[in-house]
Formats: sequence, C-alpha cells, structure tokens
Amino acid sequence: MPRAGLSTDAVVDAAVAVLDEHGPDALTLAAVAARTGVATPSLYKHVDGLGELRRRVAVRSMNELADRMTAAVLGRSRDDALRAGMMAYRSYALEHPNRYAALPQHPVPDPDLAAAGDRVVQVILALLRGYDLEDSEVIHVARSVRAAAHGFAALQTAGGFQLAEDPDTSHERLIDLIVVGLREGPSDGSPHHRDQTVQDGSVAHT
Amino acid sequence: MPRAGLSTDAVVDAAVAVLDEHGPDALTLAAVAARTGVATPSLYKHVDGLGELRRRVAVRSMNELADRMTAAVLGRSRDDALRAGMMAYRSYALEHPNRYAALPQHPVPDPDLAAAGDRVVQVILALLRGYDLEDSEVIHVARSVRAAAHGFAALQTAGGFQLAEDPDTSHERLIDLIVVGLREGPSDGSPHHRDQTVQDGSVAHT
DNA sequence: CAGGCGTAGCTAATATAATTAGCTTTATGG
DNA sequence: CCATAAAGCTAATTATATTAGCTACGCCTG
Repeated sequence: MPRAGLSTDAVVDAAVAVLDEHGPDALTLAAVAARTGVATPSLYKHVDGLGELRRRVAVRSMNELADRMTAAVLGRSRDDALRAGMMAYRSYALEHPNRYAALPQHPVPDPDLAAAGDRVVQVILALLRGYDLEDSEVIHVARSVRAAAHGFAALQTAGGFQLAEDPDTSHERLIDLIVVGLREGPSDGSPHHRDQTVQDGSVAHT
Repeated sequence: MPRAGLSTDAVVDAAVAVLDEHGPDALTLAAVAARTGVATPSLYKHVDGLGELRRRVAVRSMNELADRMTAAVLGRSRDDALRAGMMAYRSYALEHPNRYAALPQHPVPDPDLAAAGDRVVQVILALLRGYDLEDSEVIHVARSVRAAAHGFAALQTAGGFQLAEDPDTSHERLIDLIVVGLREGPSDGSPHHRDQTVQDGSVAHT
C-alpha cells in the first residue's frame, strides 16, 4: 500500500479538525488516526503521545490568537487599541470555541506554549503603551485586561450568558469599565502615570 | 465482610478529596473506589458513572463558592460589597484550585449546577443593587464583574502570573478599575442610573 | 425470633484508549 | 541496484469505564 505521507504538522492539522468538529473530549489518538487514515500507533512516529499532541494544538491556537490580536491592534493606540485588542480576543474565542477551550488550564512547562502565551501578553503590554503607566502599574493593568478578556470569552463560550441581554453589549460595557477606569487611575492617590520614558518590550509573561 | 456503608454524599466526599490531592485528571472511579475501600463497579450503586460524579463535585464546589461570596457580601454595599465579593471569589479559587478548575467549561444541562451557578449570579446582582443601575445595565455589569472575577481566578490558579509583581496588588487594581468605571458610568452618554426603584431578585442566570 | 427482601457490594466480562515492542516495507541516496 | 532510515503495521499490555448478574448483609415484619 502507498504510504500516507504524514508529518507532525499534518497530524496537528487533523487534531485541530477533530477538536473543532467534535469537541475536546473527542480529541483522541484513535480519532486522529482514523482521520489521517493510519493506525493509531503510527502517530507516535510524528508526535510523542496524546499529551504532546494536545500541547501542539494549544500552541497553534495560542499563536493564532496572538496573530489576530496583533493585527487588530496595529496602527491604533490607547482606548482604540484596547478596544480592538479585546474585540479580537473575544472574536477568536467565539469563532473557535473548542480551540479556545483546549488552551491549558493548568500550569504547563512547555516552552513553545510559554512563548505563544508571551506573544499575547506582549500585545497587551504594547496596547497599554499609550497610557504611559509606570513600570509595575503596567503589569497590574495588563493582568487585569487579560483577566477580563479571558473571563468574558470563557464564560460566553461556555454558554454562561443565558439572559436576553445581548452579550455584545455586555462586552462593550466591560471594555468601557476598563477604559474609564484607566482614564481615572487607581482610586487611592498613588501615581500611576510615568513621566514620558521609552518602554522596551524585552521580557514576557505577566 | 462488613459493609462499607457508603452513600452518594460519601462518594462525593471521597471524589473531592481525590480531586484536591491529585488534580482533575486523577479523579477516576478507580481512585475514588480505592479511597472508599470498595470495588469500582460498586460506586454505580450511589452515582451514575463518572459523568454524574464530576457533575456532583462541580455542584458542591459552586455552592461552596456561592456560600463564601454570600457571607462576604452580607452587610456591605456598593464598592465595599463589590470588593468583598471579588475577594471572596478569588480566595475560594486560590484555596481550592482543583475544585475551581473542575467547574465545567462547557455548557452542561444539569439543573443543580444551573441552580448553584445562579446563586453566584444572584450574589453579584445583589451587590450591584446599591449602584441603582437600570434594568439591563445591571445584567451587563454583572457579566463584566463575573468575567473579571473568573478570568483573574482562572489565570492565577493556572500559574499565569510569572512576574515578580504581587498578584494581590494586581487583583486590587482590577477591582479598582471596576469601581472607578462604575463611578463614572458608560463612556457614551447613555443613562445608566435608574431613578430609585426596588429591585426583585426572582430570576437567575446572566 | 425467623423469615424475607431490598440493596450494597462483589466478580466477571466487554469496550475503548493509550502506549510499547518489534517487525515490514517503502523510498531514497549513494 | 542496493542499503538504510524512517513510516507504518500488528500484537500485546495496561488502565479505565461500564454492564450484567450473583451473593449476602442487615433490617423490617410477622
């Protein structure tokens, strides 16, 4: 018989397809093997078991998310950039709910995944640039923005919004809360604006 | 041999213990059976398979979360209540990260779980009472608050905050963003305060 | 107190999945 | 044209869930 001609990427492609079509629980080596027309153990020639396959799918998804956010934020700043970034984040989750849900909940030591996650964080840090927040303030706000984006996306894709109110409007309101909050600064009297310096985008994580 | 004297509650107790100690993936019928000193199939006398067991664990956890939030918010209003509710939410997640992580990501038709989720929502709606928001505005803000709380808890328990900055401070900042945002209202000119009416707490969900 | 019965718990069997070991065969490069 | 690395296969092992059907514990009643 002719060879299937698989590759690691092709296996991940199939895995993503299975994930999209049948959900996270259906992402099994057996299902991926069936889809690629190969016996289950053959997949081990391209991927080191289900764990690695899942991680690769997550890395790809996280990078897609980062790509989309990057594109959305480009050429914008401040409220405009924040709004675009948040919208891009949510739209990715809504368009690919299973991929979004498959992003790991637990700490995972995979460096590729960390790198992809960092890309998302970097975009958020970048879109906050225009606000001239001081050093650690940027981190706190970035964490807040990420939390808001993730929380909303997670709840909505999980079907958490049952009432008639339009979730789009709710999302607008969430963005508004942050925008307005940023305009006013912390409610205690601490300084939060730095006095105009340049910010480098070296490190990562938040 | 003497009988083990199990009950559905006892099985769920054991399941929670396994979950707490060894994480979500270790929550198997085999592990619960071992812990209760019974053969695996015997568990089916008390629980209808792994699916139902997981759902029961989730229901219990969600109710614990609701209990804690309710206690925290009692006797407070406005910013004070909001802050207390958010803190209670996060502290539950941090104290029981595995239980929190085991709350379902996907839509689940379990009415008990829906009821438990509603309790959380009701607390959030209640703590927003003092702000006198108009009807649908309450819903949008409640969703925003829940998204912020969930997102932050999810990210932190997943080890998403790697930098030196204290996550507690970040959380304060997140609460601040919301508090300030609420003080100012939507950035468009729409009205958001109702003119003093009573709010009933009948329905649920958001 | 004896009998009876409901049910908790057991063993055995089946199905699905992951994973490992080791063989076969396809391509390809010398 | 053949040697070899890698792609794929089959077979076997392990872990898990789940179903079926048996047994015996313990309570409730007569």
